[in-house]
Amino acid sequence: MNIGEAARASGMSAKMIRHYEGIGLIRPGTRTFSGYRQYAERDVHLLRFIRRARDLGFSLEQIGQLLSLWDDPERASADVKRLAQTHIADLDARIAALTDMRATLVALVRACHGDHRPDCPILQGLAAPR
Amino acid sequence: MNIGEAARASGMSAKMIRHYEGIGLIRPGTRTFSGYRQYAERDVHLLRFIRRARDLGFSLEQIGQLLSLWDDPERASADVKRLAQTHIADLDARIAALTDMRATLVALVRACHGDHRPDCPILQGLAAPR
DNA sequence: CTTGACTCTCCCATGATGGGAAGGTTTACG
DNA sequence: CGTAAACCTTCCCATCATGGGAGAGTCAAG
Repeated sequence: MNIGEAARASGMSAKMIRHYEGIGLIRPGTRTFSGYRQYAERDVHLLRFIRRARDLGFSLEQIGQLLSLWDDPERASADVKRLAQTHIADLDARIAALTDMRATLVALVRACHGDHRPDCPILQGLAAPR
Repeated sequence: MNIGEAARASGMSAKMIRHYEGIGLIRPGTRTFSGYRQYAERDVHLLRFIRRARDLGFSLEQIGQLLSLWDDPERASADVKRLAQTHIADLDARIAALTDMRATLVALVRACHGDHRPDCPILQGLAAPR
């Protein structure tokens, strides 16, 4: 299977697959005589694993750690769990930050009449210390 | 006032101020004979405006639009409000995406006993299509 | 006059991805 | 068999907002 087909099968772009290989997230696999990368079903499995981890917001570095654990029959599930919990805490922090921004903005927007006049509490709120 | 003091007074780094000038977000101001940038109180005001807008998650491009409106005595507050509402919608989308990730992860983590054994529903969940 | 704290510009790095150029390969069709 | 389309290769550059650091110039205090 060529890279395009592997990309379609795993739901990512060929660019991404090459990039993942370039940064060492996945190993360089076999090539045809003319230099085309070749992928088998198990490679697609791996790529799908990566894609799902990305869908859950894991960084490529974290995914590297997840892949090590995935490969390791001696792993402790506690290690995987710890990684996931760290990531949840990270998500929580980001959600909280965005939610705070949202609340402040909503308050400003609510105070703004939003008509043709220049008077605007949103700009005032940005201009003045809170 | 030199750039370092302006940076401290506005809560951003000197690097950022130079960068904002470089991309045209703020105008190049006066310089001393030897080339040092000089800032006055009103410049610090502007920088603080930018900083607060960034704290609310506006992109530098959006901040450029906000600054235009800020400068324009003929502005309609409706334009400001629209910009803010667009940004709120953007925040909502990001919050929703992160919240979805979080929920999925929490479910996986809850299923994982997290001990010394290799058996791990988190890895299984990443490996199998959902 | 030296030292240390500033400032200047310029280039490079981040993280994850896309765009595109210039060139080689494979496939399908007439 | 020839050619065109659809692939593939590597390499470089762009994004977004920011930081790091080199190498050089400036300023103030001791």
